Amino acid sequence: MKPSGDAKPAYIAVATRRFAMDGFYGTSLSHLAKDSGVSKQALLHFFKTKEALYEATLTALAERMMQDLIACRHAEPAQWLSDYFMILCQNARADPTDLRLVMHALLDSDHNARKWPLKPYLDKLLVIIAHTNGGHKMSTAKRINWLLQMNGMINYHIISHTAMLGMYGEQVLADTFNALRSSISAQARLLE
Amino acid sequence: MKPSGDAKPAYIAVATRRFAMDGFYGTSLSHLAKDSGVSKQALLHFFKTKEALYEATLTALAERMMQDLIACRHAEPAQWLSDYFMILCQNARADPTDLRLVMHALLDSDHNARKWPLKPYLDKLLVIIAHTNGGHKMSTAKRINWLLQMNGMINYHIISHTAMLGMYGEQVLADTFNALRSSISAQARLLE
DNA sequence: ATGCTAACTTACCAATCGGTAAGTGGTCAA
DNA sequence: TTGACCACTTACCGATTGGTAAGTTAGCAT
Repeated sequence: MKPSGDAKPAYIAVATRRFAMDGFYGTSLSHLAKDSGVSKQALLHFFKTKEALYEATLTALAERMMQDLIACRHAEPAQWLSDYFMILCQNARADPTDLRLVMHALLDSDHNARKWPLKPYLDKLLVIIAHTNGGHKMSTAKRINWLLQMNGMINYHIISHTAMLGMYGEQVLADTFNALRSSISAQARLLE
Repeated sequence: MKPSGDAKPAYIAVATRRFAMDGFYGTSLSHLAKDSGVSKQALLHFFKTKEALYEATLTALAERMMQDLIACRHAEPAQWLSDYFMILCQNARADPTDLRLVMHALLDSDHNARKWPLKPYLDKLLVIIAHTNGGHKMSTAKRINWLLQMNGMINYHIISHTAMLGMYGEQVLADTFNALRSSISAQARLLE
């Protein structure tokens, strides 16, 4: 057809949703092709293997997260982080796709020696943490711990949402989400 | 051969490790059979389907976690929780299998309407929280939030360990683990 | 008009998937 | 001794997997 503009981003978008839902092994090229409305070989034309497609989605994920972080830049680094994680939390609740993909990738990373595309994003976060009043006197390990704690509570909250919903009902879960926002604020306040 | 004692627990133990590593879709019956040293149909003799075997591993997981919780019972509920999560954290670092399985199960729970076997365990934890000085004046939502926060930071820490190790090296990661233990203590202190 | 290339498609492949059917051999109660 | 039963095994199944090979079609520079 056209030798023109890439259809790649569209394929990656479809793959992102599928990989986020079902993980790498739970997703097949045929499913991705059907979702994209093309034949399986169309995908293999752009991405040589399923693995390559997966890596492309992770790279795109990393870029997206970095952009989101930059987007809410703030002169005060502690405020920047507070704003960012609050927004991340809101977005993830509306659409948990990205955080699910992160979790799947983390679980995969054991038997997969692939380089981790999220490193620049994490490094950027660590630099911002280091520029806060509370963070500049922390050791690197403590900064990482702060980050893992913040990410951990948000991601775990989002990922377990479906299960918790089934167990404790809609009303309680809505309140729990509000409590999470308070906790995010509290965690951010540690850096002031 | 013998109509004697069950080989089931051994099969479940093997399945636990595999499912924890590779998830439901990443694990095949043939792999499980090879790991167990029997034919694939030996497994299907005890568990009618792969799904049934998976559910059996999740049930066993739930029982194990409940037992671990009961095992470190303490008169003071806040101390009980503090001890429990500290031990959980230590164990998970030595062998992340169980927490990985929990994460996989959580990620699966979206398109899987199966009943959640960990509910009794979570309920038990919530009751203990409710008996602490700090917890008894909390709403249910806040207790759940406390729990998700505690579980979240531990699980996320453990699951991301491999990736973080690759990014930031062994030395920093050891210190980060110490920082995690401090954070667990701090989180537990909120209930005193 | 022609040839090159990008973006596909149809056809096909061996390997593996979860699962069924039909034994096989040992143990034990009668 | 027999026959029921349990814990398997070998043999096999159709469906699906990731991937290859060989076209086909459309646009574009020459």
